[in-house]
Amino acid sequence: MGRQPCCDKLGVKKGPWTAEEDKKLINFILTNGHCCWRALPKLAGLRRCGKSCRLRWTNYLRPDLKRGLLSHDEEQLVIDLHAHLGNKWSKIASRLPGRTDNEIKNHWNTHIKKKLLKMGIDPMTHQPLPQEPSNIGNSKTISSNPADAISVEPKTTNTKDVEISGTTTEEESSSTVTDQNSSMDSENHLIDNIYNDDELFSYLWSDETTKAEASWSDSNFGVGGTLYDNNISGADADFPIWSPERINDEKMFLDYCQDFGVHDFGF
DNA sequence: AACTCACGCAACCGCGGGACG
DNA sequence: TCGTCCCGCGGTTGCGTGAGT
Repeated sequence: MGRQPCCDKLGVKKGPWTAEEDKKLINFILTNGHCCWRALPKLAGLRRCGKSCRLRWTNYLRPDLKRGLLSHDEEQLVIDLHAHLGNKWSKIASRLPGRTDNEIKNHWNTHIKKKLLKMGIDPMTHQPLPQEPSNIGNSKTISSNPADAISVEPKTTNTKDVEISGTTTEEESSSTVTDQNSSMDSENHLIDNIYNDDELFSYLWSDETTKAEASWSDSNFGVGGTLYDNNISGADADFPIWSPERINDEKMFLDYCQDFGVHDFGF
């Protein structure tokens, strides 16, 4: 018996996606939605497994993704959420609109983990490392470089015991989004960092503007009737639903894009 | 210029869980 | 209740790239 493989290995392409494949995937999802990932590659004319398509879409092609490095505020939020949730990257990602679990996971492993270790904080427990007792404190900001400074709330509860509801708690609000000015700065910083392979994306989305508009105003659109019906992984819980009603004119759509930090998609 | 090494990120893999018949 | 299918998650891998020598 055993589990059926997600796709027959023969004839299924692996490895990096080409611009052509991206375009096919975008094209298909914009016109049909993603009714069934397993069937999608065949229908879209892709020699990929459905899983690979889903990953590519959710981690890279989704138009609501923010691009570029995580801002200081976002990083801080990730640390706070990780202290509460542990390695529940998808849950953490759901609190950061436009960010994917994969992106956050990578950022954690490559940047934040190191920063915390450097600061004498155990990245897993969020407690001071035993060999550096001088670091013990309730809340601290330690860094030789002010720009890198991260305040850390020592974790007092077991991650397994804490279940956070869909709404942002008071504690989180106060510990993460400290002031509007810093948010604005980070937003500007974000815009600066956002995504520099503009050419590729404007190519990928070049034909999609008109198609997308047609699709969004088309009752025939997708299974759920919306581009993001209810099945976008990660950030879906906190996201408003994209629907033809909401995005039936260009201005609204652009506003919408901006709300999610999509500043350059060739639209 | 050529080589090595370290780093960061995209993509893959395997498993768990929910939905459904 | 059980088996199957599919989706999504978390851990891991491997490749591209830039820095250092």
